[in-house]
Amino acid sequence: MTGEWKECKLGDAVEIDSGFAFKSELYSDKGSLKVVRGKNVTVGQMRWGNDAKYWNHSTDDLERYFLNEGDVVIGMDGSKIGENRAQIKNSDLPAILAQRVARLKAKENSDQKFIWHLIFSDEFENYIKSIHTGTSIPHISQSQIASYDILLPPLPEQHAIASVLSSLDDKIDLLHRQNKTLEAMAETLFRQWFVEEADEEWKTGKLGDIADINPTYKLKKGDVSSYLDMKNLNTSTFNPEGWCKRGFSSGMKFKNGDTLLARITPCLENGKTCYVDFLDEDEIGWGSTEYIVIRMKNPFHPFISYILAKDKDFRDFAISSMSGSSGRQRAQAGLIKEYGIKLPPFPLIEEINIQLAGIVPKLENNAKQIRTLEKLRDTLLPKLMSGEVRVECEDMG
DNA sequence: GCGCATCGAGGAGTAAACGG
DNA sequence: CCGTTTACTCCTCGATGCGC
Repeated sequence: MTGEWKECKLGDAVEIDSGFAFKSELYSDKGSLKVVRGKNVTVGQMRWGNDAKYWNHSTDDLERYFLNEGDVVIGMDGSKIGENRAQIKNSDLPAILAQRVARLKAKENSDQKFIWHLIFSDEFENYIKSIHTGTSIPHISQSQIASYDILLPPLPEQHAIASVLSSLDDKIDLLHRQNKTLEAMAETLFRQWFVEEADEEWKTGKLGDIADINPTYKLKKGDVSSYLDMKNLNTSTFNPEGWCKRGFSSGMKFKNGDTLLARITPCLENGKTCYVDFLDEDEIGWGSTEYIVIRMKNPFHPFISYILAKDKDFRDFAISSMSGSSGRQRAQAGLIKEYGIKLPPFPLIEEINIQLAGIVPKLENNAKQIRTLEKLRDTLLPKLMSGEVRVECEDMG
């Protein structure tokens, strides 16, 4: 292990730019060139849902705002300032940088992946949160990002540190992708059982007959249990994060094996759903008042409600059930109970349950591993960055 | 002194929580 | 359950800074 760690500023190790001030009325909802706006930069990854905007006009003179794989981007305003930072992946491209988003590129003395892990640390987040200015809206400037104090190891050691952290990230990523595949398998099987191969002679039942919609669980005011609010849900939340212990005030209650479905218009359009598996056994968790809670009755496997909630036919039905005034449209639990579904005979239900029993535990296990690895990464990162833990590295010279 | 880049501030629109 | 309130940021304006 040779070479000194250099005390310097972030600006000594990276080039920092910010994006072009596009006119928003010229954005399109469809296209290929994505506009990287503050809204798209979330914690650790880019988000391209309903928020995606595209630039379909001339890009003459805008070349310098184009993004490349590995670029680190940081949201420069908003109340969640400091949290919103991400590394551009190949799937985010092509993309172009908008105003109020900073782009960081490693200089010759630094490693791009190392820079990313540095930016993703809690320490950087706290730094941004401690220095932002602005009264109504917090802002940071490029120079404030540049003046972040860092300890820069020699390049080979940066590579080594980045490779340790990136391998953890890669493993987490792999598990996420595995779970996506498993979910897709379950969805295919669901379509096959309940729709494509459904026998005409099967009875059509109502969802309300085979599942409890908003089952009654009891929590007293102040009872402390796991709380999951809606902002922690996205389109793929088998493994929701960001839940915490909190005293019950008001909201929907649920148990492991329940499916949550967001009732508010835009969330339904995003398909915000979640399969609850993060609670302790028999614990009653709670969350937004805007959830509809679905729990399959015996003999149906609990996971069926989650697949159903993501099924296009069901979503269309749920959206058509929405009503409400003053622009506050919500799906109605009472109507969702009426959703018609072909009921397979009992032996086939047992068969379905067996197949799901082969998939769901894998999903749960992967989710558990993801949580463990994330915890490990979060403990390791500050120790590696401060030099408290050193990594063996080959001399690059 | 000009033109472009950057910065600070705040209004407006909207997502989501609150709470009667 | 559902209207209201809160909070979030997006977007834009005008001021200021900077290089030539």
